[in-house]
Amino acid sequence: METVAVIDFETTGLSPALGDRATEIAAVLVQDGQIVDRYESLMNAGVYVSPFIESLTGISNAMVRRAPPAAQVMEAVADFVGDHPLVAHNASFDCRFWDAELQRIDRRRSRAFACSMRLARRLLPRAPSHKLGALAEYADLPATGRHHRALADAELSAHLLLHIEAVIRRRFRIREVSHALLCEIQCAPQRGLDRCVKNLRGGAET
DNA sequence: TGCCAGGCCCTCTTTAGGGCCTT
Repeated sequence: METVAVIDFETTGLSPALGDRATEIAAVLVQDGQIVDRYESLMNAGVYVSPFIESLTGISNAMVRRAPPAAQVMEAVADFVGDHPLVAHNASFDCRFWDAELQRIDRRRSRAFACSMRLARRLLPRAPSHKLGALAEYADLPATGRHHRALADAELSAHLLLHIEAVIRRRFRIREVSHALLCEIQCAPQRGLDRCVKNLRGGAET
């Protein structure tokens, strides 16, 4: 598959529309079945980190105050990601913050997000939960560090993506799993998924 | 004062409601 960028945000809350801001971003590049590069940074958006969020993420107000400005970090991570297609776990969340933080520096997203959670719901329906941590345990993914820190979660999402790609190759007898195919599968109906993927591939098998 | 998201997905649905998932 072409190189993809798996990203993860830590934030002050759930909605940029309500004033929540990013406190940390990580992006890892996945190429030829492995992580080949990493970017990680705390960022200072001048916002208050609540005790709940500090307890959840381990990111304190002092850590954010010492971090580089959010605009500087977003410029750097946007350059790092470049034009690679994007992946995130529950991508609707990260996509909202990605777009909102980019808009603040007058930049725009150029590629679509694929969502490892939506893919897991279709391809790993027997998992007891589709939370990132639960899927890591279910699929026996390698440990990557403290849950709810950006780099650890981005790397874990990358390992989950590689696991999902292996499931797709095995189940649908596909040699190369493109980002475009991931986007098609995540939008396909759960029932009739096999028929849908076969139609996408024109019925050709490797 | 109290409350505040948003998209997906399933079902006891479709003129709706509630759980899941992200921080």
